Amino acid sequence: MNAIRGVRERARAEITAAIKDEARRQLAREGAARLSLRAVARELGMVSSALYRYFPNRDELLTALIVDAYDAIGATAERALAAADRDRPVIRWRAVCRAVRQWALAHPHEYALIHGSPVPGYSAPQATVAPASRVGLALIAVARDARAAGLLRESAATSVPRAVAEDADRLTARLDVDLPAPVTATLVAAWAELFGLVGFEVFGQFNRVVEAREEFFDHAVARLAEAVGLTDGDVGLTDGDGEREPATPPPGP
Amino acid sequence: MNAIRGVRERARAEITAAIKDEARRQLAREGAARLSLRAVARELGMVSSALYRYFPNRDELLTALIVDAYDAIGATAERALAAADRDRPVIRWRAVCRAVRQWALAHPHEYALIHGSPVPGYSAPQATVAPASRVGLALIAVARDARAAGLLRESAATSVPRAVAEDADRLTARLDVDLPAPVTATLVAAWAELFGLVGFEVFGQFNRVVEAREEFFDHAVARLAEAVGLTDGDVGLTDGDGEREPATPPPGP
DNA sequence: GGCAGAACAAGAGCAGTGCTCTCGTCTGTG
DNA sequence: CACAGACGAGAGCACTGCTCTTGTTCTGCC
Repeated sequence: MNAIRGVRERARAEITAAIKDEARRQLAREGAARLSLRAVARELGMVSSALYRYFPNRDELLTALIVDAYDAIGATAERALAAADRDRPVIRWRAVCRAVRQWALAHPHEYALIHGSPVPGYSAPQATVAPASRVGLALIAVARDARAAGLLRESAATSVPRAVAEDADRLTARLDVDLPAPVTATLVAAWAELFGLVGFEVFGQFNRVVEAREEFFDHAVARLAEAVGLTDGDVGLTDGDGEREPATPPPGP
Repeated sequence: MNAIRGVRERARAEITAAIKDEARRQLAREGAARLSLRAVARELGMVSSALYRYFPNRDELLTALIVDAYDAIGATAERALAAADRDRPVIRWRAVCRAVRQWALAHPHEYALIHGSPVPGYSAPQATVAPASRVGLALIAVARDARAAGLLRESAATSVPRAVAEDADRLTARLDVDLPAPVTATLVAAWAELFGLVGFEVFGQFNRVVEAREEFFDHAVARLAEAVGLTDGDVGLTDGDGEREPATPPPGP
């Protein structure tokens, strides 16, 4: 409980972080399947068995990386949410979606870890569910704020099957937001669809099909915003570029 | 070239098939990461090295399974396409999407193989691209036939960025179909989004969020059809159930 | 302040993996 | 009939995740 007590704990925290860092580096280089405890230990100058003092097994290390990845992509989305103009929901929506895409393209292996096939026989432990929902919550926040500002057109998806509406209402109740069930349902669908778009691009399914990736993504995402019912005050101009940002500067030759 | 020549070849084909079958069985049981050449060989009563006469390495075996999986899901989609009423594009669209979802739910590990994280360091070989596009082609066929029958409303996505339109036109030219660029672009997006929906359900991302999976999926898919511009002659009734099919009978207690 | 006990690193070892190489055997074909 | 190629078996290599044992270092409590 005293100050000295922190010595070992701090050493432990530092070593744990070092292990995760090195693991993340190997993950980025080789992918999850090739991540080797022994290689991590070797690179850190320790013996493989010592590593088990910090992580009970390989899956646990992977879980830690998964949580970190969820948090990273979630934080990116939240940052984009906070930075974008609150009064222009469509642009805000696009900003969040773009952030997700950018992060995924920059960290394909970590993205694969969280939105690819689940690893071996392992089911995502409880610790991952909260970080996993951050992107979804950011998207919901866009709709919530839009509605509060009267910028949510609710005409779009008028009716929705009863069972779907119940799920939607249960979700909004749990999150304590006030959204009509059709909007919520469309939002959840758009959430999944967003990751469909991103996943196809990251995993190369768009090769030889879509070349103008950025424009295509923006266009698709604008369509999703429209389906959800987001409006930027004036109607119609959902596809133009409000805040042009360099997005991906072309790499120098 | 004579009949006798087939003896060895047939034995080879049979053994190859047996290997793939057993591998598929292990895949379904344990997932791709746990698929072991030695275990396959063991189960088949041969020694591991003998297996290398049929597949040069593990990745090659996986590739074979990937191609098979693409073909299986593609064939399912095509079967649904052929079975559904040609004059009701929305229902046809839904039939194809449902087929994809059903197959994915029935073969989660194989689905993960083709639409999850790409395995180790390996990039999908050329042999996979044709089978991989079969579902997409089925979706395009729905739109193509709908347009031919005058059941494609082209008003929806009117304008599309130039670069996106160029990609779209290049694609339609390559496939030799006649579709307006905005429709093609929306179609490609819907293709990716469909797999976003399916993937989220298969990989458990909808846990504790969406309970009425089937209804939710149908609803989302109807929205996609609408975005593409498909119509069933009469307008509006895109969400009702035309051909009710038992889909997934509830499991007994 | 000293000491029991926990935390830790190191090493050996086990069972498993993908893959290679060698060595007999069988077989279809010139 | 003879021979080249296909084939199966086995040993072996380098690697993996993980466990257990041994010796050392640190830490909180009496």
